[in-house]
Amino acid sequence: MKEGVQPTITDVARVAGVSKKTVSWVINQSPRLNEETRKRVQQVIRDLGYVPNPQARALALRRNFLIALIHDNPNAQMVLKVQQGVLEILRDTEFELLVHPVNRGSATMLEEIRQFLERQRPYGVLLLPPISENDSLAELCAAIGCRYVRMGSASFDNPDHMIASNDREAVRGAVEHLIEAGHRRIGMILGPAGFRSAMERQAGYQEALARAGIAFDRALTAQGDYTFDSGMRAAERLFDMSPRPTALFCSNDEMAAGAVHVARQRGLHIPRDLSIIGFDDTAIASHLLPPLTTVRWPMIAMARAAAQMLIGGPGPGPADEASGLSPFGSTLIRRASVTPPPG
Amino acid sequence: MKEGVQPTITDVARVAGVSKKTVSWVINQSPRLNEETRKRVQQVIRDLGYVPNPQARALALRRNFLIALIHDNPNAQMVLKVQQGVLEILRDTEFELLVHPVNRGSATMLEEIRQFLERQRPYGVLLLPPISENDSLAELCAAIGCRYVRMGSASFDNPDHMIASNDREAVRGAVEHLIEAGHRRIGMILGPAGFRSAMERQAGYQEALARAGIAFDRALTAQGDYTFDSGMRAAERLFDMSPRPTALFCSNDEMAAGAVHVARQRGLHIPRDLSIIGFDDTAIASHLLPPLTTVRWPMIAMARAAAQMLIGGPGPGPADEASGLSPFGSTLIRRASVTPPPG
DNA sequence: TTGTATGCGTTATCAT
DNA sequence: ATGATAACGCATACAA
Repeated sequence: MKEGVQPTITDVARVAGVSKKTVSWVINQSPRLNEETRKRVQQVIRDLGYVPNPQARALALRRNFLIALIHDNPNAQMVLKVQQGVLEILRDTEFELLVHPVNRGSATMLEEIRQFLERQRPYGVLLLPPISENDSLAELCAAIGCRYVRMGSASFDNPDHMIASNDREAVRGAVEHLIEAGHRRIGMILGPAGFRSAMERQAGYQEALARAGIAFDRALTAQGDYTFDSGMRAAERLFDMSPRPTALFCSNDEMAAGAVHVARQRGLHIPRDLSIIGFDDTAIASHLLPPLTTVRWPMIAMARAAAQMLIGGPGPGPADEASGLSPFGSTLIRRASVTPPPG
Repeated sequence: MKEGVQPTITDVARVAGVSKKTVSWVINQSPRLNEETRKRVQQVIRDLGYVPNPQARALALRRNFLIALIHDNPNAQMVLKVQQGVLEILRDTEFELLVHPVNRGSATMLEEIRQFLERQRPYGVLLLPPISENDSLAELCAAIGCRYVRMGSASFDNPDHMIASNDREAVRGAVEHLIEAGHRRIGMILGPAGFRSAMERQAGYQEALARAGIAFDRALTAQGDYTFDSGMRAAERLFDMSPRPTALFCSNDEMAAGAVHVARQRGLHIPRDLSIIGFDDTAIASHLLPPLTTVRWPMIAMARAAAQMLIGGPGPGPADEASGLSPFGSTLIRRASVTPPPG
């Protein structure tokens, strides 16, 4: 036995008095094995402190035990929460997390991702919005034979490739909450054009209005790009209207915070003069004054489910309940930024 | 030539009419090679679209081309900015980023990290605070023969293993700014016990007081743990004092935001009744009302430098100027949360 | 059920 | 300077 060196499968086999293949089977949980042999081998593995070499496995299997997170610089909070959720699942497994950001907009993005996939051959990839909405990307993964799961704000792929929330329904609920409070003149700060999440959230807003028999007025909407500053600019346009909207639904908390900021600058009291609802329930929502009513979607749970799908055998895990969970439900978190309209 | 399959080094060698080792040399930029041969091989590599297989390289070299980020759930903003900086350097190289969070406090943490390092054999690891302050961890890396760089708020290792800011000096400057504005009764919300960053920042605070001949009063300090809520609790204790401090230095922006929150709840006007300075210059600082004066430290630049050290050849890069950059300098960002004391 | 030979794609060793 | 051959550690096909 060599000292100070990692024991290999050969060492285990020699000590246990079996062949390498037998050891390999024990490791990979092959069912057809003599129980006594398995126990002896496992004991030797423990004694030697043997741990399989991932590099060698990767070479032989032509597939790495890495889960790649491909994203395009969306919300920082989101990237981190997704990482957290994925890592919770990956902990105590043989998998590791590879983070690979890309540039949406770059003309060579798809080619770069192809190279990445072909070189690293990750076990699976998790696609985050908004880049997860790119069908060509999904097709690329499929063509290469790389397991993939797309996260999104609506379902736009087969259930075994999709972890989705239901933003439309969630926003509809939020705006209905505003309507129930008595608001009729409800503005909305939209998300960036081309984002599926932005479209879904707008659709939910319009659905709620339609159901209440309130005409949709384009002038009551202003577009932002999910940033604080864009929220400020959009709010300024909306606050300049007369009459002003009595309530505002913002497509995310960040923009809602921008709107709150502008409101304070203008001496508008929230919620007395203006009710506001956000989306995401990030830390900022509860830290605002007044605390922001917002839509919470299960980011971490969705990331966990995605990771589970990725590592859980071929296809959706064996009788995995998670497969039936799509889409994940969101909750309206009622805090202090909504009251009946003035007057 | 097989179709639809990645060409291997063997294909290149065969087509170019040389041996595999020659191709390998071309790839690894060995100096001793016939110029004509090199060109021909490179042409073949281009023609075939050959790209070296990282798994095979990892096996042969017994070292992966992965940079591992080991952290212990500190500030979310920080983790993300560090990732951003590292990835900027790794982009267009053969390296990839592995994210590996750990649990400080877990008794088996060191053993788990050892296993991770021995299994994955990353090319290098980047240790983030506060876990980077753990000397046993650094020794472990050294013992295993794994390249490592520690990020920290002060220099506590050799320059070729350390990327440091100078929190003490930065905080001293910030508190001196308060003193110059006329404040004498300056409170501080401390960071969590045992954190080097917390110690350094407190030391900077005390240095500034000492230089100005102001006696350090323990009662003017309250401890937090870098979270918003802890900032609120600490601020409440401090605001209950009488006389109240006229200024407050907070060990990070998050806690400063908590303090601002409490001040607003109590009807204290900032900066008229109370001046506040934070630390980090995260997004929250500029979004507060009034915008928060705070200390900005070059998180991303430090991460970039760390990554450069990690991948830049053995030891500090060849005549790499970055090695002389330690510690990195911070800047006081003057916004609207500081004025002379009332009265 | 278990052992043997071979492949995976690269780098390293030793020749020439 | 270059070529043949042996690791590297594991998995797979096939034989026993």
